[in-house]
Parts: sequence; structure tokens; C-alpha cells
Amino acid sequence: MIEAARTSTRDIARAAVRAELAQVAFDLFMREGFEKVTINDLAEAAGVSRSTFLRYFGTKEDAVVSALDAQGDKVAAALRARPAGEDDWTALRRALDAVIELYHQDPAGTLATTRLIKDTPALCARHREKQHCWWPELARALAERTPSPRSTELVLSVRVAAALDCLNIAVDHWTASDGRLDLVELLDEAFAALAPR
Amino acid sequence: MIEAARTSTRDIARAAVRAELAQVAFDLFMREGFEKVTINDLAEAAGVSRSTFLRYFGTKEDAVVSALDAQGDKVAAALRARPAGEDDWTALRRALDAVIELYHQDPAGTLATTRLIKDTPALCARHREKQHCWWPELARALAERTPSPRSTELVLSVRVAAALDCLNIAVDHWTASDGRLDLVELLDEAFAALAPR
DNA sequence: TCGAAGGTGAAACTGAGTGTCAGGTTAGCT
DNA sequence: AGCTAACCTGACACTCAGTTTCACCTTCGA
Repeated sequence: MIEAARTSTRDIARAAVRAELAQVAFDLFMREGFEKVTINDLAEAAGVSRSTFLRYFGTKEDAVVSALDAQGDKVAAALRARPAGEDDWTALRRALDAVIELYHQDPAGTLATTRLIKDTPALCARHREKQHCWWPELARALAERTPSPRSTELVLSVRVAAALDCLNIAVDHWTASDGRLDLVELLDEAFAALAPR
Repeated sequence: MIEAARTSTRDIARAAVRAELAQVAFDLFMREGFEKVTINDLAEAAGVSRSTFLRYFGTKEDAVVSALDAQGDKVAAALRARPAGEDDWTALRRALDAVIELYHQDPAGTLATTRLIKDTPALCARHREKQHCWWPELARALAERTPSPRSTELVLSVRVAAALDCLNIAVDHWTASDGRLDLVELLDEAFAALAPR
């Protein structure tokens, strides 16, 4: 019989440890720089063994980047929630509001994270890699939304990719401005850059 | 006095060795799979030391991906060569013809490369990383092309990013079709996906 | 209370990438 | 031709990432 995926006590403990490890890692990375810190340092600082750390995060990068994992699902869900008649671009733009909301909940924390990622090539690369995994899911969400005139997978992929580029570039500029510029305006400007032919 | 960067005998030899190493590496990767092959294997197969191999290619990935380095400069040059009055999208689309041409020169070889990259996450990531380095250069080329109404850096970045996504997605589909689909048509379709609002 | 499942730590291992050094080759200059 | 400086190469040692294995312990359900 297949076990239902209910949330057990263990899962809660696991999530708490995971969050704790991520926090310790983040602080250390900010203080010393990502490259300077070894996995041994992280484990020691968190009071666990190297093995345990690597069991929670497969790589050093993931200790930072996995914080953004939720974003993918969030956008996909937001996309599916858009009205069926809406055109792809509007739906994508509005779905990204779900991510923007996460940024507005904790601007300072988010800014520290985005800056760390932006300044660390390895994290930058891992971030792009993660995001690339969203493509199929988002393209599917986009496809299921549209009723009759189904676009090809290529067309949907292009739109998803472009929308995510807009998000990334807007966030980059927001980060470069130390959070002073308005993220919503930046994102709107990015989407507008796609429009005029 | 500053040395001029002219092409010496050494440079030619270096380029030849580099090409040879890349070829040996590629063959081995195709035969055994990228992950299975160690740098020691590559060095041994090529008849050089591990040190030498790593001096030519900083990483195992670069032995494959550095073949695509020329593309970036090629696109930038093509972009600068477009007429000044042309709109950004047309200029970008036409500039990518320079890359397509490289694909048409050796479809079989290119297909093998793109398939290897597509099937190997590490190579995929490295490829994206390399391409990301093109952004500033391409955005600058786009900016210098336009006469008076300068777009913001954000706008240009978005267009460059979207154009490169079109290229990547078109090439991906071309690769998935074993080269049977027409790359030009795929790229046109990708660009068209950006157009209608 | 027993037993299975799963979390943890210790340790060994492979492989990537860096740095250093000594020996050999080549290019340029006199 | 002969000398010197630059450079290429191979050998070696080293750090660190990530994998695997094993033994121990806790927890939870039967």
C-alpha cells in the first residue's frame, strides 16, 4: 500500500533543521564570501556533521538557492489561476506578481539574497539552472489555460523564457539599485520592452 | 612597450593543440558519456599530461562548450553590421542568421554537439553561463546601433535575452528532431511567438 | 516490548581544480 | 652562432566537493 504524503512530526523537524542550516550558511556566506566557506565550516557552524549538511543540501549552492524553490510552484499556480480568456502575456505578467509579493514581504532579506547570488557566479549559475527546470511546468500551465487555439510547445516555451528573463532582469536592476527602484515598475518596463515591434 | 597581439608561431601551435584536445575529448564524451570520463582519461587519450589539459581548458565542460565561444562575437559583429534604421527585433533576428550559418556549414557535427550538451546537465549549465556573458556585449552593440532615441539598458537586456532564448529553444527543437526540422523556420516561429500581444 | 525505518556521524574514496617547481623548447637580440 | 628571456610542459602535492558505506541511535507502529 502506498503511504499518503501527510506531514509527520519528522517532516516538521526536518524542515526546521533545514531552515536553520540555510540560515547559518547564509550568514556565513555573507560574512566570509561564498567561496571562502567550506562545507566543513558550515557543518561546524551549524553544529552538525558534514554528512548531515550534505544530506540536507546536495551542494553548497543549494543551501542558498533552494530558498527560491517555492517561487516556481508559486508562479505555476498563479498562472493556472488566471482567467482562461486572458492572453499569454498578461497572464504571465500577472502570475509574476505572486513572486513580487514574496519580495515585498521581506525586502531587506530578499535583497541580501539576490545580492549574494548576483555577486557569486556559482550561485548565479545554479539559480539559472533551477529556473530552467520551471520551463516545462510553466509551459504546461500556460497550455492548459488556453482553450481552443493551442499554441505549439515552442511558442509557449519562448513566452515562458522571455517572461522569466523579464523577472530576472528586473530583479537584477532592483538589486543594483539597492532596492530603491520599484520592482513592479521595473518588471512592467521589462515586459514593455517585448511589446513594440 | 606594449606587445602587439599578432599571431605568432606559438599561437598557431597552441590553437592546433587546443583543437586536437577538444576533438579527442568530444569523441570520448560521445563514446563513454560525459560523466564517465575523467580528466585523466582525456589527458591520456590525447597523449598529454593532466596539467596540460587543464591549462588549455579550465574545466572539463569547457572542452566542449568553448567551441561555441565564437558565436557570441559573431552575433555581436553581425548586429553592428545591421543598418542603423532597422528596429531592434529585426536586427537581432538577422544577426542570428550568422549563427545559423555556422550550423548549416556542418549540420552533422553541430547536431552531435548540441545533443551532447542537451543531454548533459553540466554542459547545459555551462553553456547558459557562457551565453549569459554575451549579454552586455550584445546589449552594447544594440545600443550603439540606434541613433537618437536610446532605450534603457534594461530594455536592451530584455530584448537580447529574449532573442537568445529564441535561438536556444529553436536549436533545442532542431536537435530533438534530429536535424530534420528547418532551423530557420523554427527560429522565425520563436521570434513570432514574441510578437502578438 | 520488539522490530523496522529513518536520521546521524565517521571514515574512506574518487575526482575536480589550484599552485608550485624544475626541465626543456622556442623566439628574439647581439 | 650564442645568449637570454619567455613560455610550454609534466610531475607532484594539496584542498575541497560530493558519494558511498557502515555502525549507532532514536522513534514510531504493531
